[in-house]
Amino acid sequence: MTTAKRKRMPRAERMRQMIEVAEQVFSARGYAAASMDEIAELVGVSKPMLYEYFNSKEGLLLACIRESRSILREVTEQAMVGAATAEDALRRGLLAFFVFIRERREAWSLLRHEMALIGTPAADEVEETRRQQTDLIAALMSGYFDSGDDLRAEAAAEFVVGACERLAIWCERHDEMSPEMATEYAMDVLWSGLRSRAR
Amino acid sequence: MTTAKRKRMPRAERMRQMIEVAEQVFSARGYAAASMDEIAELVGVSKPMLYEYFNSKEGLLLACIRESRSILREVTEQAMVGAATAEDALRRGLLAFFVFIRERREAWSLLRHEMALIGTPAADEVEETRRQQTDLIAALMSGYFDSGDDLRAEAAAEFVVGACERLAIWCERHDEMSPEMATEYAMDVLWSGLRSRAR
DNA sequence: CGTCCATCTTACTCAGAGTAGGTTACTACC
DNA sequence: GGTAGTAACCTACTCTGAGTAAGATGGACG
Repeated sequence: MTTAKRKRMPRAERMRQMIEVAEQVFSARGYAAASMDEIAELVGVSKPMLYEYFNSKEGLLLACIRESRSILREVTEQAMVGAATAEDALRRGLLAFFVFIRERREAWSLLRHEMALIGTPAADEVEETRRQQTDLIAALMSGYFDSGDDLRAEAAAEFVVGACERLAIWCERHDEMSPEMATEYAMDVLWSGLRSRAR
Repeated sequence: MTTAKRKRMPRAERMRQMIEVAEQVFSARGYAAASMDEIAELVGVSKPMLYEYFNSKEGLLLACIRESRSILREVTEQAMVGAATAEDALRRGLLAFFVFIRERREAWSLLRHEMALIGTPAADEVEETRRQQTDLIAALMSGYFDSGDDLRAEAAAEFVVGACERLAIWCERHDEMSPEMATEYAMDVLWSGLRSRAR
């Protein structure tokens, strides 16, 4: 349907095609409600092919998540190079993130939703994505901040990642929020703290 | 097995028993891997009974989530009454939360993990829990803070909830973290901002 | 124009969600 | 005590969708 019956395509290409379709189906229906049969049909291939390439439904999900994650990493790292101050680096990173979630909705949807598989590799995979972002921020902090307490720095990084993740989800419900505004809101609380706004 | 074969118990009691068992099984195996047959057997009852009471697997999960949520709400609301300042209210609320996640591991595990069901009622239910906490904080803010911008206040509340959720998960990996320390770390960033720690 | 192998298919098994319809134990009232 | 009514319960099924065994097919290269 989607693609004509151009059969017999090389492994790498078919694989990317499968990931692309799967990303859409997973993010549209959700992992549980998505069926391998449907994905196979949309790709224009039979089900065992999916298993040939990804071993299991979860394997396919994993591939999608990894794909999205590597894009997110690249985008945020790129954004932060060349920042002079900690504040600037943080701001650039946040902006890149909020742009990412707006531009690549399906990818973000996967990263955000599919953590339901506690105890399975996929859960670890989603956590791994957060760790990636956390490490970035932790590195940023240790570069620019008083190091003093490593544990506290790590906690602060987690804190930032969690806060932004939630803010991003909130933004989905508010179309009027641009990535720039989101960044500014986040920087405001993060950098100055709530005290500055208390009566 | 668990309970002797004390058959024929009244509706309400059986229901609470089912929720209790289900909470454990869901949090141990994860929603997907948990089977209704297993839960039924542990309860000491046949599968159709579960459906009689909860209609579906997801309905059972929902009941568990609602249960946990109402406890969380009660605990945090109780903690915040009688606080004099915004800072104090925030601190008390945070502490109550971090105590909750330590004391009621299964309940927290459900609230934290089972959001994988995008498009299903259960996803809304987990979001509803966050909204509950968000509303609490938003109310707190509007009481104590410069109101100015409602949107910004709402965003800040989301931000706080997300940050604490993530910090809580991080605490699971760090046994040395007490609820008191977690609260202090959170308050530090939230209240004073990162600027205060920059070199 | 055959041989080799990667790509692909048909046609299954099997676990687990959900259900139809019947059965049993407790209660209440004669 | 007996018996009508009903809430709690069970056996034995269907059906969807993940995962697989075994074989078919197209094309590159001699």
